This record gives sequence, C-alpha cells and structure tokens, in this order.
Amino acid sequence: MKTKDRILKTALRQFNELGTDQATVRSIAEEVGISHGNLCYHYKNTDELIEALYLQLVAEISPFAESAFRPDIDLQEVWEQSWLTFQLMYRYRFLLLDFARIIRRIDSMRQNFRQLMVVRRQQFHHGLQQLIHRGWMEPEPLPGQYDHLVTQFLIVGNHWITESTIQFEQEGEEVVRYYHRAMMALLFPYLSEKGKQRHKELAPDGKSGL
Amino acid sequence: MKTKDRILKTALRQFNELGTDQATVRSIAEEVGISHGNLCYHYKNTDELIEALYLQLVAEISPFAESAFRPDIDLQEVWEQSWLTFQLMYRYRFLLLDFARIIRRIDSMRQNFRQLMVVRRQQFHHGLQQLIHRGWMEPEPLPGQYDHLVTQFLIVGNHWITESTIQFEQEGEEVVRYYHRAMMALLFPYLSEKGKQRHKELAPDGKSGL
DNA sequence: TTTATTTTAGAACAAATGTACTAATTAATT
DNA sequence: AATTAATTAGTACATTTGTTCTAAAATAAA
Repeated sequence: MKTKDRILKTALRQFNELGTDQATVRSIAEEVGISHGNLCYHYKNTDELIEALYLQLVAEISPFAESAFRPDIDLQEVWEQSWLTFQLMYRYRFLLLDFARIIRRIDSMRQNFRQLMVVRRQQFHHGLQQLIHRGWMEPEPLPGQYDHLVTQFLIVGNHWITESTIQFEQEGEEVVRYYHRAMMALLFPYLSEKGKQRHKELAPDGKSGL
Repeated sequence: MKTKDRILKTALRQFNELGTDQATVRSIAEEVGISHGNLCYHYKNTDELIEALYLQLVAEISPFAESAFRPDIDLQEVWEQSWLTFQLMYRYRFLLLDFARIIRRIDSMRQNFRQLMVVRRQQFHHGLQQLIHRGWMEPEPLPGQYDHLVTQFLIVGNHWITESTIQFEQEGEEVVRYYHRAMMALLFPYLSEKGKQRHKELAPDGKSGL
C-alpha cells in the first residue's frame, strides 16, 4: 500500500476517534510509522488531509445521490440508497461532526460544498417529482411545502451524526439506523396509500426507539 | 456595568463573529480594556466563558420551552414561542455552531445538556398531546411517528444555525425566519383542518425561499 | 554505473495559548 | 485608621503545533 494511502487511512481513523483537534500531523505520522516531516511532504498540514478525505467521500457518495434521476424510481430503492449513504457518511463522520468549522476555514471546501448543495437540492426535488409521477407520493398539499421538505431532508441528512453525538454516548449501526428512520419518516405523511403500505413494509414497527 | 458582565458581553460578540477558535482570552481582554491576567482571574479560560454563556442561554430559553405545558395551548402560541426561541438561539449562535466539539470537551456541559434534552423530548411530546387534545392536530397516524417527529424537531432546532452557515453567506433575521418556517412546516401534514387553516394564516405564502 | 528525482528522517524555528505567579492597587470591613 | 479581602496589570513559562530546512537514503532514469 502506497504511503499516501496509508496516511489517509490512518488520518480517517484518528479524525473519527480523536476529532480533528486532537489528531495532528505528528500523531498521524507516528501511527503510520513515518516522520512527521515526511507526512508534511505528502500533505502539508491537517487541512490538506481533511480536504483529501472530503473529496473521497463526495466521490463515493455521488452515485447514490444520482439514483434520484432514475426514471423507474421505487420507494424501496430510495430507502436503500439513502441507507447506504448514511452508512457511508458514518465512515467519514468526523467530517460531518464539525463541518461548519472546517468549511469556515478551508475556502476550496466551502465553495465545493455549496455548489454541491445546489445540485443536491435539485436532485431531491426531482426525486420527489418522480415519486409523485409513479404514484408513491401525493402532490404538494400547500405551495412551498415540498421546498420545506427538501430543507428538512438536508438538515437531517447533514446533521444527524452531530445530533447523535450530542445526544448519546452510544455509537455504531444502531444509531445510524435510528436516524435513518427518522429521516425517512419525513416522507411518510406525504405518501399515497400505496406508498404508505410500502413504507410500513420497509419500516416494520417494534423497536423504533434507541 | 460590572467587569464580569462586560467580559461576558464582549466574549459573546467575539465568539459569534470570530468563532471559538479565533477568540482568545487575550483578544477578549483587549477589547474589554483589561489585562488578560485580570480576565483569567474572573474566568480561568475560554471554556469557562463558553459555559457561562451556555448557562445564560439555557436560563433565558427555559420559559419558552415550558409554555408547552400550558393547558390552553394554541397553535399561534406555539408558533410565537418557537419564533422567540429561534431569535434567542441566534443571539448565541456560536454555541450551536460547533456544539459537538464544545460538548465533547466540557464534561459539565455535556451532562447538563443531555439531561436537558431528556426533558425537552418530554416537553415536545406533551405539547403534541395538548395540540391533539385541543383539536389542532390529528392523532398519531402510525405508531412511533410522533416520536420521529420529535426527533426531527430536535435536529432542525439544534442545527438550523449550522446549516445556515454552511449553505449561505447571508446572515440576519431573514435566515432565522427561513429556518423557523422550515421547522414549523414539520407540523403541517399532521394538523387538523382547523389547524391547517390557522397554519396558513401564520405562514402566508409569498417569499418562502431565501 | 552514473545521474537525477523522489522520498524520508530529524532538527530547528516561530507563533499562539493556557496557566501561574508576583506585586500593586482598590474596595470593603472592623 | 488599620486590616483584610478583592481586583488588576504585567511578566514569565511550558506546551503545542504548523512550518521550514538540510542532509541522507531510496528509487528511477539515462
């Protein structure tokens, strides 16, 4: 495995476990087993590491997001794609944990992310239109309501990880599932009868709490 | 004005404008016009300043939250109380901006906040019950759905400020109103006819975007 | 083999920051 | 007035962290 990859892998681990404050070029270099001078040769500082990992995440996540444009979109597919997205985000959870601070600091990331969000909004809206067209969802009950819905999706999608850490000590897949369900529940009241039926199959009740 | 109060006031301003990273005991002391040695006599470090401001916010916000227990609760009141809460949070926005990192660092705040959230959840649930009882909302359409709704409320309520900074350059009341509407829209699909009527009065359409 | 390029280790430096300490000054109390 | 307590300014120190630099070692190219 190339040095650059070993560095990224270790950086991801330390960022997730220690946070971007505690993990330093020195601590990462030590774990990789190289000098910090060497690490700085590959990545000048922690910000460059963060940005590299951010680009990795975006690259991995894009295919899922684009599935919203599939013409034969199915509610189950939406469910599964978003579930995979949640799991992926969890692997890069340090990024979403103090995203605001990172974004404030790193200009290139801020610009990149804001552009991405414009696209993501469109994808959400388009996905909703598709679901309506396929009879999974009812049309908008009030002008602007689906725009709010997209905003709600974005907030929950961007911040569920942060919320989980400020709420619970717990970690792991249980937590991911809990918040994924909470997000999918945003959709429920707008589903058609057919959609509600499918929703109930996908989210069998029982342990909905944590 | 007492020195301690002058310090807190300036600290709040600098935290909001520069972030908790850039604002230091020295920079705050300088603006107040005292030595940083003196500031450390009152507040040992920035964490103590942060905690003091946090307790201030909690104290100011509690009355609003408790209005959920008023027996004659009205939808309009919910709207107005939450609006005041949003404005208050915005005045302490630095806190909510990197809450996760602060909470991770300061034990006492973490414990305090988690207890608070348990109470807040109960208040939300109780408020929903009241709204149903008063005929503003329909009963739960699916077991666990209102629990998800509370989770959604908490996420949007805790993270709308962070979301606003990663999305937009803009600041000010416009943004606060935008996200307040997005949060209140969470309620809409569960309202009774009477409730929906009132909701439309409270949120006249027009410029729902930003 | 020789030469050039890339990679690595380690030292050194500068800046920032929390923290502690001393002494002076002010305010309060007896 | 005398004494005690509270407040303030200023200095100094230790630590951390990013950053730079040099020289050695490894690798690739000629």
